[in-house]
Amino acid sequence: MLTRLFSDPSLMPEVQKYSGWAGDSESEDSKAKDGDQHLRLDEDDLEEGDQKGISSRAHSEIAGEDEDEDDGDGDGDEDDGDDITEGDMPKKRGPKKREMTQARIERSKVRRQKANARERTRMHDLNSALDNLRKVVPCYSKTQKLSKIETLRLAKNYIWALSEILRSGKRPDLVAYVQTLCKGLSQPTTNLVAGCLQLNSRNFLTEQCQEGSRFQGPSSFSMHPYPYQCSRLSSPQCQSSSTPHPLRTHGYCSTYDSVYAGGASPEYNSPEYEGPLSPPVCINGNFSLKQQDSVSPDAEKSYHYSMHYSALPSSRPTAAHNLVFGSSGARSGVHSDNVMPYHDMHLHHDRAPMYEELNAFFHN
DNA sequence: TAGGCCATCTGGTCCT
DNA sequence: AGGACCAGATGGCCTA
Repeated sequence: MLTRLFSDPSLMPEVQKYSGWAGDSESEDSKAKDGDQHLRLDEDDLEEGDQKGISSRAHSEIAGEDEDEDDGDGDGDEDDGDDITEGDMPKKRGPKKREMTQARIERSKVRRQKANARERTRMHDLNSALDNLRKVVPCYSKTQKLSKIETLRLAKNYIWALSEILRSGKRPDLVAYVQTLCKGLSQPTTNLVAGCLQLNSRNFLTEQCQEGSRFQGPSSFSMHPYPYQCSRLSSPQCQSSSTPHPLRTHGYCSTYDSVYAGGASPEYNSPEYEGPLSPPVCINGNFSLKQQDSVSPDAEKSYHYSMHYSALPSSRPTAAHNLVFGSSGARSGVHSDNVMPYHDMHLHHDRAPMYEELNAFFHN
């Protein structure tokens, strides 16, 4: 019967109403009160002549424990009250409700606590999986993580972009590539991704209007009127910044460059990354964690100011990669609103398997 | 202060 | 029956 009740969509509002009422018990005290609430539900139902709203939880909680609970009140709950009418009172259905004894309350409490613990670990597992995903999407910041939803969106776009590359066998257009990655992302995340990819704003602005994007990415990007320089501390490719900016020393370089630029083969012993390498964890082979774990806070900070990147083609002047990203840009006039703290941004250039495959395409 | 994001608790449902 | 999964509710934290 209960199954039928809950399979009937028309009854769900009632169910939700009651479950909502019985919910929100946080403390031990309130948890203990749950039983009382369920009992009250039943009583109310009796008064209303409608038991369909009784949560199955309430029933199972009460009825289910009747069988093994020896709390003294359990002699024959006779006939489930089927078709019993009491004057104008409605029929009673379902098992009789039992008073929540202290023992039952305790058992219920323990059961709930175990379920909560399981749920916590389940969510922790889910979050750690999400963290792993964050590390293999194009941009990764240790301190300012992408939100869950943005991580999933970016991952989806990334997969799609890579699939498209493999399918077409062509080197994608930078703008189209970025547009694809940023499709459906929030403005801050778009800034982050675009920043990671060192998209030149002018190219972006002009090309996005002209190009029938191969990837059919989003056609509207608001640009941030602030140039972010790729000024890697020790890389000549990224030292061209002449514009003072608090972030200028927080270099980041283009994933796109390292992936798609002709002749750019992955190098793992870049000036910024000289630590021992771990085997790739996945296709992107993120090996940053291992190092992060072993560095002092200062070293870690310094490490985060640098990039995990493979050498850019030396012929590519970074000055041409100045970035102008932003959300409401001219409207807000605040340049750092939607900008990642690039100093801790990690790029994923440690993706030898993928890069080799992609380079094979581009060098043929 | 509002809104976004997150962790946690909770009850319902499904599956083994 | 118990666990996994899910979604709603709630409160905390952070940022614009």
